[in-house]
Amino acid sequence: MEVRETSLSMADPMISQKAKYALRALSALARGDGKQPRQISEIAASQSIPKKFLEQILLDLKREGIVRSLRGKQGGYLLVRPSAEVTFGEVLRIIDGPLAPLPCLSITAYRRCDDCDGEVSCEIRHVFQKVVEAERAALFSLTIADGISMADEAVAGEPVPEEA
Amino acid sequence: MEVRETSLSMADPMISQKAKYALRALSALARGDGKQPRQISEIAASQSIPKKFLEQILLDLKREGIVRSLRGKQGGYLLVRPSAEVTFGEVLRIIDGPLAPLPCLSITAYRRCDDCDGEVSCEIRHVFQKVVEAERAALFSLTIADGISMADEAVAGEPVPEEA
DNA sequence: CATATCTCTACCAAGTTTATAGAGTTAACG
DNA sequence: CGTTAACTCTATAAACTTGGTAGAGATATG
Repeated sequence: MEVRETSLSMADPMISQKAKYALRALSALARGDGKQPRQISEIAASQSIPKKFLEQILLDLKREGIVRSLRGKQGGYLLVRPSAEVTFGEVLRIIDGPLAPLPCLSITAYRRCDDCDGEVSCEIRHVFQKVVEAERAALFSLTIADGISMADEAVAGEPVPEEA
Repeated sequence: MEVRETSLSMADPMISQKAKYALRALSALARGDGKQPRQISEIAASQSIPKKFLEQILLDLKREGIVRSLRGKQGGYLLVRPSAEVTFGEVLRIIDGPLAPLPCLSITAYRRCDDCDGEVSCEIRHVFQKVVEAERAALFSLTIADGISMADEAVAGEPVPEEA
């Protein structure tokens, strides 16, 4: 349909395209009135998300209780909880999997590092423990509603973007 | 050589195996006396890193001025700076690339998000800006020396690990 | 000149990501 | 009722990334 620049992919810590789509779709839902469902096609069009891909994403979010759906004509998706109660952390976990940078630091999918003899004596584990703590604190305190209000405030504070 | 359990790969935010190897190798170098070079083979053996892979990693670190090498017999690698001045952040950037979760938040490889109309109005950009700030603060304050001292303290504080 | 070491480039198998395809299910509406 | 607009589910595939291997070369020591 559209030609999309191929990724120039920038290694590991990037969130996936799928997660971006998920968060954008949730923002779109959050901007609705919360009563009337919004359709996959409508969201896909407004956010430039491939429709069939978005279908899968919304299904994932539904299975995890973030959104609910209504079928048939007049159907669509709705947030289950208010957007101020949906954190970026939980969405990322659903879409991209564990947040931890090492398997041995994951809360949801703990696993010993294959090559690491002792976790206590592992130099990098201790450091990444601190890193992931900082990360989690941010990810689980910031919500879809925060994203929206930060964006809206930024737009308000910057009127008439002039030519660069 | 050894059979390694195949990754059970846990999605995005994980640091790469290569970065783990790099950080472990640097820790190994840091534990040396800083005068006598340590050989690739020695480090590879002591840290269970595939030797040829470690060669590449050390070359990357050399190009970026983290380590230096001596060739020929008696050769090997040395840290350029004291381990207390080598941060996890800079090593990760060298090995895994940009730290930012979105291209439009990268300091070293800024790039507009293809699908994002306006950065100012992008809900997820504002949130991830906060997240990556927290992450960077941790990654650039913690050093190889910190990793070592944290590990050593943890080991000292936990004598005779009993059977679980 | 033999040998131990680092250096460089190319290659490749397996897995992941980002989709696309298409058949099925459900509810509203006339 | 039957048509249609929506969601649901499973399968498939191209492009890319990761983790690792191979092998020829360069250089210092003795």
